[in-house]
Amino acid sequence: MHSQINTNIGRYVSFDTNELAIFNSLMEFKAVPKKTILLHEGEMCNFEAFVIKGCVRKYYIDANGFEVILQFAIENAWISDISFSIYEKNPSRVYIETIEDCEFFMFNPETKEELFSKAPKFERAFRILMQRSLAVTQERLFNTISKTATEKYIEFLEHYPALPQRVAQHYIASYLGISAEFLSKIRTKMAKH
Amino acid sequence: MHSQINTNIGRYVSFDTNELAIFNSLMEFKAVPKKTILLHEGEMCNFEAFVIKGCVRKYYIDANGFEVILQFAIENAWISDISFSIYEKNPSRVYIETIEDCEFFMFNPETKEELFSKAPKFERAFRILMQRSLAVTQERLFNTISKTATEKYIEFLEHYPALPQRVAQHYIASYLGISAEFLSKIRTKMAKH
DNA sequence: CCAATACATTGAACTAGGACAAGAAATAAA
DNA sequence: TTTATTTCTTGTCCTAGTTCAATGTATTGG
Repeated sequence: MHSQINTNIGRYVSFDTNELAIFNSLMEFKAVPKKTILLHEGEMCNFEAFVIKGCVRKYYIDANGFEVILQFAIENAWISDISFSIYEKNPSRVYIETIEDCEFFMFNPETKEELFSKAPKFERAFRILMQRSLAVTQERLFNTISKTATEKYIEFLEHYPALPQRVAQHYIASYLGISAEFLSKIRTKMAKH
Repeated sequence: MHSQINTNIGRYVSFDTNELAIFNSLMEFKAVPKKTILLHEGEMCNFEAFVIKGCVRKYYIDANGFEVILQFAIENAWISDISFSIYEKNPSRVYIETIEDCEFFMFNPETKEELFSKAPKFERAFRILMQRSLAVTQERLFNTISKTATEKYIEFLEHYPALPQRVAQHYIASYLGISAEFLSKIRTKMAKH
């Protein structure tokens, strides 16, 4: 049951069975149906969720009412708005919503603190997770600025080969920062190579 | 001498005098003249630098040879390419270069490890720094995708009011992801409000 | 099973911003 | 100071991507 998440958390820092037992005892399992909004704009994000199964999106709504998807999270990824909410004590500006029926392991601020106090090595593991998120976001920023829409889409396909079969195309367009119509045109052009 | 950085590191986690003494003893002070490249693409980034004085930029070079500035760091900010280099053990894809004569306090991977082993609470402080960087980068990604060039420039002025006096205008354009010429046109338009 | 809704495609007209070029200002260097 | 180099501005033309609208195609749900 815990093997997926234990592999994930142990990827950059190794833990003994005792530490993993503490970790596993503090997480909460949660099954959530699709199209459930886990975090609304204006709320505090009080969870950090590991996706066991399913697909989630995190998005803003911009000044013109358009959704801009910041992140997709599928199996074995973490999703939260920790960067804004938990430590800054600001209400979040993003939504987090399930796209498919999902299963999660979740931490809340209290269980996470308890984890750190009982097994401080996890502090390091979460720091490294944070670094990885930063690296991914920075890469994404670079692509957004310096690649054409077609290049972005090709890069997306390489990075998330399974997603086009799982999520609506206009979500992908929103993630890439282009209009749904233009993505459609890119795809037809690519099809007749 | 250490008050700037001690205020910075103690902003989200408080440290006692002993812990700060360890911290201060492990950093290396470094003065660097302007236009010095601290990190070249393809190298490993082996430092984390706190800017005491001066201004630094971090940038990629894209497929067409254009520089894209990812970050400016001025007084009291941290700069590194930690996200890619240190833990991922990959060579960096970015350059880090001083724009003005600079003074830094620097950690390298060894002194940072020594810090964490002598005073583990710093692990948490660095995790929170990382979260803040992630928050800033995410905000920047959102702006890049969903604001017009003019809006981005106004937002930039609010966020970094002192920078236009300190760095070349085409650097700001590069940071905003627009051409230098277009930024110039935006500015003339704004001048005749 | 049909109706309703959400999703995808295509085309035509439009626009924000880019590329290029050439000159003006400012900084630096000598 | 004079010259050289870098930076900034302005204009013209051009294109990647948007917007809007119409049509078609899947999904969903009652």
